[in-house]
Amino acid sequence: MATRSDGTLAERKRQLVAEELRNAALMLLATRGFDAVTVDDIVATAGMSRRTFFRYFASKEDVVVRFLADMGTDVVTELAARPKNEPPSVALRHAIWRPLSGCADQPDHAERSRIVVRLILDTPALHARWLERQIQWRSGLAAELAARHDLDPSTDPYPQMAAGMAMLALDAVLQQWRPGDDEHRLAELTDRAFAVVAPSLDAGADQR
Amino acid sequence: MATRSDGTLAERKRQLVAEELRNAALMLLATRGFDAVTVDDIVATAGMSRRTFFRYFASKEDVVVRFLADMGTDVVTELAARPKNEPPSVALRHAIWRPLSGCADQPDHAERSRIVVRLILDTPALHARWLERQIQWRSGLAAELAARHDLDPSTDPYPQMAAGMAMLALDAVLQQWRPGDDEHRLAELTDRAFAVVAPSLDAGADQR
DNA sequence: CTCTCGATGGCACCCAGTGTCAAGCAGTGC
DNA sequence: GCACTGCTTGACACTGGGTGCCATCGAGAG
Repeated sequence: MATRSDGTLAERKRQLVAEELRNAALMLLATRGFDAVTVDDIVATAGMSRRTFFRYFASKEDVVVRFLADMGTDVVTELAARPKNEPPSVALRHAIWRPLSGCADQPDHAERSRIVVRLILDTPALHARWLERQIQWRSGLAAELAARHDLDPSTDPYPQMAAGMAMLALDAVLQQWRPGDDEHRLAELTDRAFAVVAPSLDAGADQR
Repeated sequence: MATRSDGTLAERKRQLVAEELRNAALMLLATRGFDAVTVDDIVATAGMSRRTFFRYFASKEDVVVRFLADMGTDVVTELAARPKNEPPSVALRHAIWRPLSGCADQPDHAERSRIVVRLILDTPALHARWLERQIQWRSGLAAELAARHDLDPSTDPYPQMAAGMAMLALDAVLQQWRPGDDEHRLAELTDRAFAVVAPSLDAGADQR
């Protein structure tokens, strides 16, 4: 198996190349905007060929959106790990918090994340991709919720909608994320967002 | 002004061309799938030039998503027209119902709409566009809600999230739309979806 | 030393989308 | 009938994203 994350030398070299590409891309995109940067620009500053770029990233959008993918699985596994008797609003709050805490752990890492989030939210093409990802997370969360509360997701709208409400909360937090906000501030925003959807989250799970 | 919907002869001719293009596109897309159809295919069956296609539609996706645009404004104006003392869950339910009733008025029109909805929901690229549209509607609804309840949308997450919950309900309805469902059935699905989010919708508006 | 395997670069190609220009074809005034 | 105007159309060239294919290079394995 040469597919382990800390595996062979070749594997580490691959990751190094990917990171180089990603850094060049994010730097250019954040300063010039999405449409004003071509893939040729990116590979030029990274010192590689156009073809290589597309071996590492499926599309220009993919560079930006990629690191969101793993966050999604984190969210779902976190929900699965929460105690079964926890009300949905609390369990989902913890699940959604997972990627947020990951963003905000180190101050410089946080600022970089915030810039990427801004880029995504302000660029229609990226925003669309982000929403697509969200849909996948939502399905994962919905399946987990349905299992938790023993509901049939094909007839009961609750699981999908509850998962969607959690995503709305996440969106609200990201939207309100201001420069310099520390982890405590993010937690506060998260609490406020979940306070809005909690009534439906918890009422919907009980009366079924 | 030559921009009225039933205006000049030239205007009607334009609409005729657009409809021809749209019909050809929808027929091909629905049968072969989105990626398997090129713009050249579409213009070939419609008997026009490639360039003409892009004069009527901004992109291949646009053909499918276009007719959703007007629905958005309908939703917002409907919400604005609802009595001010109506609870948010009721007002929003009526707003969201607007495009749904439009889809389901004539049986054949309904079936055509349903197929397009399926196409959108099953094609990632189209789904992303659809979500982008939704974001715009959501902003419109949020602004209207903020005005209704005298809230500050820049600090209070309620308006955006309430609008988002209405969209979740719409999504849930479309997702569950089965072949042959009549208007009554759609109304039932809508009621069930709104029953899930109503607690948060109405609680959030009061306690502020 | 050679053989293999993975990574790379270069090239041709497809397709979406845009700018530009030369028609075609109303309607309008002379 | 004729010229002028405005709108629509088609043709062509061009940019840019994305893919398939093949030649090459370097790192081990035998």
